[in-house]
Amino acid sequence: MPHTLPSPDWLPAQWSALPRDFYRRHPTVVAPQLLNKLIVRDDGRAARIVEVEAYAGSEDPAAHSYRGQTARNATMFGEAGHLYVYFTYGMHWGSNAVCGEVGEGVGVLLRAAEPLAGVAAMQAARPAARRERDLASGPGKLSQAFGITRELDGADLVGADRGIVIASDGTPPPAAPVVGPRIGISRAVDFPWRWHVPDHPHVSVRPRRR
DNA sequence: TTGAGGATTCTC
DNA sequence: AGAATCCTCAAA
Repeated sequence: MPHTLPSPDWLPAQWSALPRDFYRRHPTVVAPQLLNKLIVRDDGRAARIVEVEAYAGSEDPAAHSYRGQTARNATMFGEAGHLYVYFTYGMHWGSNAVCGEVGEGVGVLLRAAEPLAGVAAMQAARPAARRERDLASGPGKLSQAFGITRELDGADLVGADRGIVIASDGTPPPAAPVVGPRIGISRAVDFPWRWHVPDHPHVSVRPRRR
């Protein structure tokens, strides 16, 4: 007796979208649980998430949502399990999974992933990448590799209303992820809210000290 | 109406 | 180390 398919047709059967409740927790709990999960688009692009950061709304001076809801961060204050996409530095997009409860403004930034499928499409989307490990080893790179821009802000990662989903293929998160300070922020620089898979070649590189 | 700053990336 | 490049939001 077949069980109800939790995911749309384009998602291979052995994968299943993460349920809404997965996201309805504090981002520091969700973040390490997202390691080794999959980000998948309906054109065949798929990658394994290997690096994430938590951003925690009014308790986190580094979060876009720290000072409350604005036009830019409105998605972060909505239902968990949706994609919050932001634009920065005049040219880069960042992708987050909204977490917690409505109104909290919390989420997890997807910082790096290991391409698994649709690699040709990712290479086409990222002409500057010379090696496969340059395709998605950073938040802007990951978004560019998957073609994520403002048009996907608010997409439902559970219901896959716009052809993008976060799923599991059964691989558990690492038992002992590397944890440390977040990258590229100027406030709350000591919060140890960045996690990544140990010794993984697709993790983003630590930038120079400013 | 203005302008400082930004959850970055790339090239030199 | 410096450039690229433009949106957002507070008003110093």
